[in-house]
Amino acid sequence: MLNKTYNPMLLEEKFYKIWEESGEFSASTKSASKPFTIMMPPPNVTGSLHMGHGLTFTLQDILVRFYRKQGRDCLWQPGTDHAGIATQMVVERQLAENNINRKDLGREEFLKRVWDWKAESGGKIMTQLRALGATADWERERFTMDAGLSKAVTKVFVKLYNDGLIYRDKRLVNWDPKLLTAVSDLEVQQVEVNGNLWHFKYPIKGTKNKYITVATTRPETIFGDTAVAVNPNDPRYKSLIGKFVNLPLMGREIPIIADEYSDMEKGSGAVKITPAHDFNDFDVGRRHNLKIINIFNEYATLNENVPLEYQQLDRFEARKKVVSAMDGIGLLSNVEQNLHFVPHGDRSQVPLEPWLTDQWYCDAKTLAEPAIKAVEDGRTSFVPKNWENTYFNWMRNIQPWCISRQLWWGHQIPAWFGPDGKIFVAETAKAAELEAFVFYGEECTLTRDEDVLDTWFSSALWPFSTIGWPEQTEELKRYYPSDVLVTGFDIIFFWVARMMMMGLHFMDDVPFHTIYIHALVRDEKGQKMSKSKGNVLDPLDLIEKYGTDALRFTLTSMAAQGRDLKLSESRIEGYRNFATKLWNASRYTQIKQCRYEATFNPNQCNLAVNKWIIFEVTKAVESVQKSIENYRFNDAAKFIYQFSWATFCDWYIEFTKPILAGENVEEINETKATTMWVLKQILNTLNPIMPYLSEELWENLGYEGLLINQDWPSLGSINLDLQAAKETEWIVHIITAIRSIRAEGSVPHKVKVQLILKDLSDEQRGYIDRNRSVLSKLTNINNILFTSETMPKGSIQSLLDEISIGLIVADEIDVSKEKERIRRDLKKTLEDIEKISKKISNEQFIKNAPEKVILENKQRLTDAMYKRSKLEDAKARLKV
RNA sequence: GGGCGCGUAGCUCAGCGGGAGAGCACCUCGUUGACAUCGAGGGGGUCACUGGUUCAAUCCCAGUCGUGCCCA
Repeated sequence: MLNKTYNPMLLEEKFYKIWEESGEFSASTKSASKPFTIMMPPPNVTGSLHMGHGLTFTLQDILVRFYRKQGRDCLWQPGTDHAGIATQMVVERQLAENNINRKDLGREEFLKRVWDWKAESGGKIMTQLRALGATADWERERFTMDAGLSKAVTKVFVKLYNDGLIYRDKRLVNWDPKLLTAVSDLEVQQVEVNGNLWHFKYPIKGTKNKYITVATTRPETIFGDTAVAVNPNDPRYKSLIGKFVNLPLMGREIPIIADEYSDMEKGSGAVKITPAHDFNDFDVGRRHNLKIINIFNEYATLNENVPLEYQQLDRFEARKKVVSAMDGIGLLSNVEQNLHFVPHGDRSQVPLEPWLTDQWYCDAKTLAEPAIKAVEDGRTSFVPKNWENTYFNWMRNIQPWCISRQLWWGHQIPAWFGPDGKIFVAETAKAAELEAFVFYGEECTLTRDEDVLDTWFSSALWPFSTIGWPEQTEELKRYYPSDVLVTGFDIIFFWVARMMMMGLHFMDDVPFHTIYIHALVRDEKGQKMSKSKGNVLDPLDLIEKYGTDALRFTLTSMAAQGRDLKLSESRIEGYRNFATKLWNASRYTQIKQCRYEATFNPNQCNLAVNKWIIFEVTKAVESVQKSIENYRFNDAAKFIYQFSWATFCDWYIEFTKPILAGENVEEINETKATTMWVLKQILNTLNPIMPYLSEELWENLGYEGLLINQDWPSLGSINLDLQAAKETEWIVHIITAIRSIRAEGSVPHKVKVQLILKDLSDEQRGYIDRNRSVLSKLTNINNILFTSETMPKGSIQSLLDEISIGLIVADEIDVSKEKERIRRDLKKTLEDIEKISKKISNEQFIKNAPEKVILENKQRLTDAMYKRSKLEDAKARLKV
């Protein structure tokens, strides 16, 4: 017997291990079934479970649990990502606590520390995922820096280099002066800051007291200026083009050039050009063959190219000093407040510097072409579809991808430099040496490039590197391409797009057929959860409080397509109550000594109520199935919730209590068996969303085997009895109507009253006759009368379709209350009549609307008119 | 500035060309056994606004206002 109360903690501990040992999580290349593959987006090794993970992994788990039940050979490929910058930062921070710099340790020792740390806590999130109930194929867990995956990375790099799709280039990059590495465009966040626009006067060479005024947000870069640009169409400056200015503080002569880049409307209309420290200026510099003078070192402090007194100053210190110096010599003409965007590193949160360095680039434009085409052709499609626009927009404007990072943690680039700087790219040092030998004609020492690759470079290979590539494994043949990728929109560019590019280039096929993009989890006010805001809900806390199943169900029910998800605890509480409800309903069947009979045949039921619930559960299971197949997770949750609670618990169980309390053994047995059979379908259908609760109930109610292993309910062979369903539905309606009259007429439930029904058809008489006991029990009436005459005085009444329902109460009825009720009802009915008749009398409507709609409306009008006449009768009688 | 969303009951959200829905909250009533983590009943919405298309618009189109995200 189940405990009196549902306690999620008790059962969640017990099942995970049992499931895992059952082998159900494992895909098998030997399986005869059609595979179903999901690549798990690998969480960072630094990570711990947050709500976003909770959502994405719940949805993925629902899919694999569902498709396993459909008989598919499911591979849910798990693993973690080494997360270069993030992980290196964690370990560096730990070292910093002991005042150790990674450079003190040296690369090898530092990497050893990172690996130690990874071994110690890197798998934390994988443990937490198990707490969430995730049934990935853990035996196949991969890490982006595993030997196999690293081999794949090397191979891909070499191949792309040989194809001319990876190259080395000296360009401005986004330099992170805190982390001391280049980052890609995607890792840059534009942050709006309230700064200043300083107006400086640059003296024009060969004149006395003649100046040109430039406006800048970055005074400290003055030392790197190599020109002043004006717009060629600007009448103010036309005469100055070709002249020179004496650069203040530096004393250098720099030209005044004409370039469209200079905006006449902005600032003074003249702009200083610093090609080494601004992307736009760099382009201007190229057009005009300007000198490129770098004034920063890697920490963004000023280097030896600036006057001595400024050297080694931090950029912001230097800014102050430059401004005050310019002011001191009377060259600061004006300062205005200026709201503008400053690029920041998404990890370090410090302003980035455009900095001229040698880096490795990937020709993303070429790789993007087939990836764009694949989505255009529908070989891969996004759900919801509108994300395709985002994808196309980015892919069609894609820039070269800077793939090298000045970090230690990651895949070291397989490139070696000869003594003269010549590059040899090869899979191994030996191969590189051999190439060098061939090239130079003699042995020489090569130096390996110290840099590592962008983390996303290895993640881009995830769909095939995890299943064996470059080896031609059985797994690779069987599980590539995968069926669906489930992820958030925030990594469409970082990850999804790059997997598409790499998958098509190396596997000659898309990595997945469907990309399901889900929403972001926000707090209940709609704000993004973040530690600094303190509005983070920790999934593990919630699990402890409400149980995993409640959390999973909540996330599922809120995962509507295309909208962010505002999570509030009250919702979770509500779904915990749902779990409790099912717990208690199951307990009820035990108390009533219902037992599941494997031989039960739903087609052999006789009672209408049993046929009805079989009909209803069949519809519900089908709806859940369709919803999951179409990634309508919230609908799936809604259908199983409504059926279980409203239809099964509130109606079916209450409806059948009188039968179980009766004496007809055949009816009792049929009802008990039906109850257990329906409950079985509920548990099985609910299983993918609430795995623990459903498994526990399954076990306790004596169903065979483990629920996780059960096939999805197959209800296709059931003969649905629509007539029986209709009968029960009608009784449900009449019970509701009677209860409503009772409540509105303030007739206490305890008081037994007589029911009088007017104008019933023969069919409806039959319904009543067959359901007398349940009707009496659920409405507490002691007699049922039928009439076709006027309703007796002293009855309070209502309407259900074309029949009148009255309760004969002994006490005086509250006439004014009754009048008010009828008046309200009548008003609404008259409004309906007006609306519908207007519609029906419209010739255009009759001409254009579909037959079905016309008939529907005609019926509605007839019903409404009938209702009106009844209400008017009732009103007239009350006046007497 | 460009792109993508969103504005439906007090709150959180479904629905999306032909009768406005759910959960939570609220009000009334109800505890001798499945469940008060509950049951029964109920109130509450010019579906942001303005035009247009249509026989018919919460739904399609255009504009306005409000609001969020992404890109520059």
